Amino acid sequence: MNTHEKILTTAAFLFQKNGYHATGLNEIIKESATPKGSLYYHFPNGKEELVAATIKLMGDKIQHQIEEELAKNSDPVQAIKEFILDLARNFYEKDQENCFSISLLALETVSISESLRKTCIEVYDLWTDTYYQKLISSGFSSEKATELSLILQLMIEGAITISLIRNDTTMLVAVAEKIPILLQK
Amino acid sequence: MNTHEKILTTAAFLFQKNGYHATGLNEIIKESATPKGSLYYHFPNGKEELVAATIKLMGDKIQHQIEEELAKNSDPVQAIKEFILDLARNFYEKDQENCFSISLLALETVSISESLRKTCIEVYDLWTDTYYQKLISSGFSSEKATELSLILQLMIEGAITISLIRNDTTMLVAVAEKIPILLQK
DNA sequence: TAATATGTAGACCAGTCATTATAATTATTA
DNA sequence: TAATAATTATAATGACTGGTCTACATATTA
Repeated sequence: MNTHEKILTTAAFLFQKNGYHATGLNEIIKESATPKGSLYYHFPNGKEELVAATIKLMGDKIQHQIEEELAKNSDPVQAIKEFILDLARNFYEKDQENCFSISLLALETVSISESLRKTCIEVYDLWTDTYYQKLISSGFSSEKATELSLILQLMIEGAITISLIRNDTTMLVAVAEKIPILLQK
Repeated sequence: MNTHEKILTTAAFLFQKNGYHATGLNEIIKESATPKGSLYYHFPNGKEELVAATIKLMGDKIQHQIEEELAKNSDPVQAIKEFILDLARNFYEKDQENCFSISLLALETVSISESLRKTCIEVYDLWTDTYYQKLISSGFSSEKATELSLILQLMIEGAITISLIRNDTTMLVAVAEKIPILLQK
């Protein structure tokens, strides 16, 4: 892993876990064992450029993971339910591979800059579209799929948020159980 | 309004809007026009004591507002739906009276201190219980009411979060429309 | 090899942070 | 009114922040 990647993955982990303001550049360079000069060489516009890059990185990575999980089951109800139960199962392994929420970052960006906020919205749109495609490919109408994919996005992000705050996966499981009634045609 | 209250309400507004780390004590004393000495006189343990007090304050205030709104309609489906639509209607008036979410603060507290996290959980429990009481008083079983009040809490907080990030109330309205199907017996 | 781009290394800067210390003021009570 | 408590008002503190700067090392190319 080169310096650029090391900085990016470390930053992604810390930003996602502790948020933008609670994560210092010094913490990032210490954790990634890279000098400050390198950080500003690879991200000349500093913290904001770095966090924008990590949001995009996480957005893409998570989208692929969602896609992968949903592909395991042709039935969308079962696929999405299993995906959420999987989130619950892996919840307590808090490593780089197990972050499926950018809520903290996204909420912070609202009062940081419009461009960062926009970056977060694009990530949410990307994830929502992944659910949308699954629903479409299972015969849902475009209208229904649009509405339901947004609700799915909301419930999953909400369940992760509450699980993080409570440090307890009950709500993830509860949402998983609600998927059938939510997706009834 | 005395100094104590002035500090508290200003802090509540700023913490809720910008989060814990993005809100400086200097900003609070400037905005509330109170000297720093007073802040540390009324809140000797500084920022953390202050934010704990604001979380409790907001928790209670919002609980009463929820109760009030829900009381306007005997039918729980209609009551909750109208409550959410009301949130959407008042969404763009971002003053002290119009904050119904502590998601940003709550997510931040996870990596600040256990005691702050606990304070947030108590607030969530308080709100959830308000929905629970409404459902119980409308004939829902205790089991059903427990499950549904948690889901309601999740969906409302989630919808506010997404509305804040998108600066757009579409998801609040969408969730309001989903209430009937969600609360079907 | 010489010259040039690419990247690394860390000291340094001005500003801000939460907090503390201390003085001055106001209110309360004897 | 005198004495004491309660509160306000700032200045100062050390730690830390994001960002800049320049020297140095390592590649790449001529």
